[in-house]
Amino acid sequence: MKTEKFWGSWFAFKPDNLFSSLSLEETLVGGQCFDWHEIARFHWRGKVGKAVVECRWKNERAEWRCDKKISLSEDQIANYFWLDEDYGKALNELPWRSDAVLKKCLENLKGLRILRQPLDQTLFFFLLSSAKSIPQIQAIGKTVFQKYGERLLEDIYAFPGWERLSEISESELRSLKLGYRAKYVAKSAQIIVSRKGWLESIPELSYEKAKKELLCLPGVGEKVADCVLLFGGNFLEAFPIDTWIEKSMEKRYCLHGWNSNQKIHFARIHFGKFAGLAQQFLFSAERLGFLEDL
DNA sequence: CTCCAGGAGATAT
DNA sequence: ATATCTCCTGGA
Repeated sequence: MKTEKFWGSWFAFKPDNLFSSLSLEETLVGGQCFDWHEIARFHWRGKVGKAVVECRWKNERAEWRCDKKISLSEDQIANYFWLDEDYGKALNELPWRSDAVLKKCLENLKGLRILRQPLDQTLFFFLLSSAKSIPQIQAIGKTVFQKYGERLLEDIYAFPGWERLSEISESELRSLKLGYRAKYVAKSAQIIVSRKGWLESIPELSYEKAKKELLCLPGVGEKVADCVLLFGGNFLEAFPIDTWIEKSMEKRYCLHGWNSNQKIHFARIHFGKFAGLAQQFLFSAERLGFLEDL
């Protein structure tokens, strides 16, 4: 097989890494991440760092294989997919025992995870996300990566980096269909490049400080800041509230009439320090219709 | 053709 | 503080 030239052999983690076919799919293409795509049923291709990686569901478990050219350890895969025992601990701390809504989410999406994505790329994707659907964000991202990023394998390109993005004019970005988001990317790029080490230092800050810093960027409001912190900064307490979650919370937790600060407060108190993980379960369960008959 | 998205920013109350 | 309007683009 020609592909053997590129790919190492498939491997899995033992004993059981808790995924299900559905939760694996939701984790990869459910909207927290935009650089994985399906190449066959239950078989996806994406990136972990600068390495091209494939993931599939086979024989009732998740399996991975990596591009041979780049040395990527199994530990790095495990870290990206949050396969360590901390995941089980986080699940255990969620209030599913006293929350029928959350319990239903966990039953139907056993293994759903928050991926540990790079902060710079995550910020870029979520600057594009305003009033855009998942396929649209993927498409714009792919165009930008192909045009300015390093080619890794076949049609897979790396995130160009903010240094490179800062050299692109707003009008050129508009020609790539970013619309009014072109200004967000162009202006944020200038700020990021002008402050050496600033973006990289964000994961070291407290959640509150990190969020305050991100909110300085044009195009970053409450929702985008929380997405970047949760998906790109490993801040599991971040609780992004988009229109879906907002409606879901009103409906499932009877919060009609509560303002957004009150809803954030409720989430923090009720879901605790892993609120972001709860948010992801709620979001996916709602998207897939698991909560309709409650 | 009109409407509105997994928002943010500006402006008006 | 809260409400409304606009901003690109594309799909319903």
